[in-house]
Amino acid sequence: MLNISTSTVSRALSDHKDISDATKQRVRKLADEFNYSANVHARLFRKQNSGLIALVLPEVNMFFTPNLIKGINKAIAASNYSLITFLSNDSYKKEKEIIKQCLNWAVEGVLISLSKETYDLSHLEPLTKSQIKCVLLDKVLDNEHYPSVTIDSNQASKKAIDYLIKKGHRNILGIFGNPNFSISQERINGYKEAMKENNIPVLTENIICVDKNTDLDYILPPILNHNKNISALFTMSDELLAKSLYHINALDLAVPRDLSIVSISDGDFPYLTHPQTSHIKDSGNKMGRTACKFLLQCISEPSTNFDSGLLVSTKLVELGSVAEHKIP
Amino acid sequence: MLNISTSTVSRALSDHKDISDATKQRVRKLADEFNYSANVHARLFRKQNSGLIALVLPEVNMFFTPNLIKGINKAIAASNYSLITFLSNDSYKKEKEIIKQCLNWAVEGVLISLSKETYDLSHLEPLTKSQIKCVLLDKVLDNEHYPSVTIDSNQASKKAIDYLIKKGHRNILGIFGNPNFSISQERINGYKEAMKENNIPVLTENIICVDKNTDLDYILPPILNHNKNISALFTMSDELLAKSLYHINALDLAVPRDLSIVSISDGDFPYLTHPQTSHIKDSGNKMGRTACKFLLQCISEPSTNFDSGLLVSTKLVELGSVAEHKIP
DNA sequence: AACGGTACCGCAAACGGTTGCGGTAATTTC
DNA sequence: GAAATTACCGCAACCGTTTGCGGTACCGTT
Repeated sequence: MLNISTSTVSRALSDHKDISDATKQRVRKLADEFNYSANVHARLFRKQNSGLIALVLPEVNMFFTPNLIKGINKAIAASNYSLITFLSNDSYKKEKEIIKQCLNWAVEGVLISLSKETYDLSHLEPLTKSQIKCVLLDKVLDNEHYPSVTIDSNQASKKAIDYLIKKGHRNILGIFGNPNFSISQERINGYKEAMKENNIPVLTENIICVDKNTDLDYILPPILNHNKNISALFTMSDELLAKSLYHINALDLAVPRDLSIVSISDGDFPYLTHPQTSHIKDSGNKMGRTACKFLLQCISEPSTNFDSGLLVSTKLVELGSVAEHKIP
Repeated sequence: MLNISTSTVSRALSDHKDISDATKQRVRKLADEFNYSANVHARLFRKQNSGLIALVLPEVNMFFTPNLIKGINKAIAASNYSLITFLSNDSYKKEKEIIKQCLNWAVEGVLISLSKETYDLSHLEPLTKSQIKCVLLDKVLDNEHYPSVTIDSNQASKKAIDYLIKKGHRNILGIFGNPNFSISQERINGYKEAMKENNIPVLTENIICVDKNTDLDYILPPILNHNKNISALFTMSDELLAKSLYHINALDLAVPRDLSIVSISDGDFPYLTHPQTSHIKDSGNKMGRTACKFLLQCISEPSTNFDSGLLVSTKLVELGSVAEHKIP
């Protein structure tokens, strides 16, 4: 219609310097008018890239995932990429298949939170081979090849326990997830370190680990009933906090009168409890944004230092679930 | 390597009948070995489709969205499509831009939950023009052109109120969201209808609507303090339930002794409260799956009846938040 | 022996952009 | 005024698959 070649149109739309401003104007006007935009697949096919970032999640839980997704989306929205999402349902097999799909889509980067069943990262090698950047986040594994973004679990735990100790608590029940996961291990270590640094003996019976949070249904009530020395509770996640609070209420214990409680939390749920729960805020939002930004940087500047992990810092939010404990 | 043409390889991998089983075997074996799979963009470019379904959400909340995403992913995983996700942040402008991106990606279908600012659907027309199927879900608008999948809000409300009435309650405080949204309106209507059918006068002061759930902070406590006739609460969503329970606890009222409560809920949160909250379960999971399946069907069989809306049914889950009310 | 049928496979065009290179006209340089 | 430079644009190859069509080899039939 404009009596110019397709090459000129292509160049005009991509603002190539060889094309005169006059021609660019005419092309753009007509393109707008006819609502024309280049066929994405033809372009990506030709240019051999996809404009896609893959997000691989093991699950979607109500406490953490929403904010994680928000954070990632914020970073994505500020870029030229789009987000393609996969769920592994905590299955290693599925995760492996998803990696294959990522290659198929020629995604340019992968954000992955590992499944429970994943104990090594060999299935990610095809990505490396194809020069696809990959960043681990949240559920990660120690490794040499992939950078990871997590919260500083050790520090977070320590902060929580330190805070309780400062409030006079010495007999603190710690509730953790499956100790096979590094995330639990680090939080347990943080607990222990804080106790030791304050010269408080670490009682093994005060550290309980559960695989599923429903395990608390039969573990927690007996402990709270019989061990009257416990003055404070520390839970390493929102899920555990919710379950614990349920049993505390069921036993007619009052927070913080009978029991103080501090949790590591993403920051939404603690405001829904009564009293609101003091917590160490670990922002899934921030983590998602950080990880995604980092990934995008790795893609645009391949020289980016790719071997160290990033730690998302946390901070104490004081609400109403902790009382001063007077040593009897 | 196999001394056969690319056409044969292509046909072998797609199980074309012209290819002998022997050849198919050899091709597949080698493909597996070399981890080969056809370049997606070349294929989609050639076949002129994208294999993509777009999901457009206004927000990611902790109560509903996770299950919605799960449900959608279940349907997607069972198909040959992949999911590309966009967040509108409840902005009409952003939503419009996203539609443009969908066209760019040549998605084959769109699942959209509308933003708060969206009052008409004209911005979806480009999709229709490009023959792209679009299904509204959850946050929808009455219209002629697009099918919608929602829960049967009216019914759900009715079930809840019916249940409370059956338990002897007559003075029921209903807590609803912004009445401008059809979802709130329908639930209010359900409330009213149930009352009327049971010959109970509808008191306008017993229907409260809030724009943001933090509005309850100053609205709810005075009501609960002064109107001692109220024996039961009905909340139309998990968010409102959470806020309400917070204030109930803050006022030292006991559920269900002092106050019974029923909510419309996605089914996770009610188990975290103490006592666990009886609710009308509206499954975001089911809704997502239903909507996605329906969309996929519309795509594969364009003859599918495209004008009626689908209603996802709900069911009563009796837990511990409702007590028999003896009429004084 | 000639023919029709079937089973299997290759040739080459097409999908819609992008881009290196080469060409032309206009402008500047000496 | 000739040469060199610049500004602008078109030609054609190429990206990796898919697919219509045509071809060959082998079989059974008459």
